Amino acid sequence: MVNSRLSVAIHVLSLIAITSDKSQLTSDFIAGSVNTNPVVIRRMIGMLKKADLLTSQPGIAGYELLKEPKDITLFMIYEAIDGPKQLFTIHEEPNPACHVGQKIQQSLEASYTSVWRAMKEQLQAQTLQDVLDQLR
Amino acid sequence: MVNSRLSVAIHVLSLIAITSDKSQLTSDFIAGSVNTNPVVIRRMIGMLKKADLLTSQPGIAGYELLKEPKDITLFMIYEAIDGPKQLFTIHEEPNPACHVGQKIQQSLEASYTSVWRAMKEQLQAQTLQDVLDQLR
DNA sequence: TTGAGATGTAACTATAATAGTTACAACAGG
DNA sequence: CCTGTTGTAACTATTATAGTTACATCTCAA
Repeated sequence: MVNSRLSVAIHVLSLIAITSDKSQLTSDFIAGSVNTNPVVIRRMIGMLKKADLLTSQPGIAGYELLKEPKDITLFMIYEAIDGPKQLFTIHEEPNPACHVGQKIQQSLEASYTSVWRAMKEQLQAQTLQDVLDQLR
Repeated sequence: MVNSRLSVAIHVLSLIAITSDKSQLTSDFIAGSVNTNPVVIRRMIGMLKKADLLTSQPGIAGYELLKEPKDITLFMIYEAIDGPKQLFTIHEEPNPACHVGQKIQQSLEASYTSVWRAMKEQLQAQTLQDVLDQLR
């Protein structure tokens, strides 16, 4: 099983998108909705800020999206939260004296590339707006 | 990053597939090619046996595939080694009193399903034979 | 029939990733 | 100045993975 950062990030962005009274959006309030610690939220928001997905100011409650929900793909969020850049790890240093060990890494690389591409395409095909539509 | 069990499993199965002298295939020999501990190999082979991908006998060196490489998809191997059944974890117990918290889980479920399906299709589209062809 | 070499498996350890938590500096605004 | 907030560093707890040790059990040949 993989981490839940993507899920939390989508949750946070959804909350910001549908909340009109931005001053209501403290890290404490968001943490209450996600059911986690406010610092976990602030840490994650730091990553989303670095990716230019939202903005905030020290000392002032409230966050604002920097893009329209329809222009934020799930893959953009995935990259923002520093999701793994491959789905499967390839074991290190197989024996080069062995016919299989010698070439297995590049063979696996080729096989995994198409899987990664398919996964990426699906994440790019969905936007935050799609998630918001599903919330109704 | 995710575990390397799939890579190791494919390595092991490839080795068994291309080795004609089966008595050469001890867990020690395989571990030497993969560059890991023999017990790691035996543990993994136990999983592959449970999935009816190969056979072996206590005390006797050697493993044999139970299916043709062209009939073993990478997804079959993925399932054999007990790969995660979803790509992304959904955080537990979001606040039901919150409009987003209340529905986010099923919304994420829907979004993630298509990603999982795409990944699965790619793993099903490739077989051990494809990997063997790439090794040449 | 015994000893060497193999598999099967349980149990323990080491390491790394993730999430949760504590603490505190810095800032805003009444 | 005081309260409430963001931003961040540092520590802890938990979990997954891989590596390791140990040993029961089996096969086969000397």
